[in-house]
Amino acid sequence: MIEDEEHNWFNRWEEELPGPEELMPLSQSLITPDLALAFDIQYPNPSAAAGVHTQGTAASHHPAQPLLGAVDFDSPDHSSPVGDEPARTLKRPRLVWTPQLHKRFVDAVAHLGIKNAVPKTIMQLMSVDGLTRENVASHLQKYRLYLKRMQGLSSSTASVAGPPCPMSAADAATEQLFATTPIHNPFLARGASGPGQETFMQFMAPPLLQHHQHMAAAAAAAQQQFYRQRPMGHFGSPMATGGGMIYDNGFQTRMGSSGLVMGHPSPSAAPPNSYGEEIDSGSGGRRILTLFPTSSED
DNA sequence: GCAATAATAT
DNA sequence: AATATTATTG
Repeated sequence: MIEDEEHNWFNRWEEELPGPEELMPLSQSLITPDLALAFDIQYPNPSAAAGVHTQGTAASHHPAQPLLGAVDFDSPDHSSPVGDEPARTLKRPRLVWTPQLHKRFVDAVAHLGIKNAVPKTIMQLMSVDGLTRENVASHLQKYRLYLKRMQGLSSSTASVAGPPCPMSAADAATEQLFATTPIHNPFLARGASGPGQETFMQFMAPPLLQHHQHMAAAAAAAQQQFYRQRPMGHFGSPMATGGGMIYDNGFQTRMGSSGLVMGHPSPSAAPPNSYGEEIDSGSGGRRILTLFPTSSED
C-alpha cells in the first residue's frame, strides 16, 4: 500500500521534472564528492561542490542519500533506470502547510473529535495524496501547542485589562495559519455529546467501536460522509529541496491543479508569478504564498 | 512492531 | 518559525 503510494508519488513527480534543457547549467557543481564517488564521476573541485549543497549541514554525509535538492541528478543518464525505487532513498520535499491544507487538517480534527484525532486517522480523513502520517503528526504537534497557548491566553488575559494583546511574534505568525481558520474547538468537538454530532459514530454499531483498529474502518466511514468526494489531489511538482533549490518557471504552470505544496518555503525565492492571496490581518493585508487555485473550499 | 507523542534537529 | 527526524512510550 504505502509502497504503491510512494512509488506513484515519485513517478508522477519524476514525470513533472524539468528536462535537462530547462535547467540551469550548474548541474556539475551540484555533484557532491559523495556522489561523484558513488557514481564514479570525476568532479573538479570538492570544495566547490560542497559549497553548493550548502547549509545542508555538511554533516549530511549520508552515504547513499544525496541531497534531494539536486533533483537534476539524473540529468545525464535519464535512460537508465537509476532510480529503481528512489522513493525509498530520496528525501521527500518539505511540506508547506498552506491555509487550504491546514483547513482540511482542522476540519478533519474537528470532525474526528479529540479522541480520534490522531495522526493516522487525520491523515486518512484528509485524504490528501502524498501526505504522510509524519507530516500530520508534526503539524498536529504544533497545532496542539497552539491550542494550549490559546486557552492559556484567553483565560489569563480575559480577567484584568492589562496589555490588550500580549501576543508573541510567534503567535502572530502562527495565527496567519491557525487563527484565521475557524477553530471548531476540538475539545468541545464531536466525540462526546452535542448538537452538531454528525460523526460516523452514530452510524456504527456500538460493538464495532470497542477499541480496535476498527477506528480505521470508522475513519473510512467518516470519510464517506465527510470528505466524501473531494480528495485533494497529489501535490504539485515539488521541484527541489535541500540547501539549494532551483526553480525554473515551469513551476507555477504545473502548480495549477494540485493542492499540496511542497518545496521551497521561502517566498523570496519563489517564482515571480506564483499565486498570492490577500489575508486581512486588520490594518495591513498580508501577502502570502498560496499557490492554490483557491477553488472548492475555504 | 506499530503508532502516538515528546523531544530534538535542521 | 516551520517541518522533519529521532526517541520514547503505550
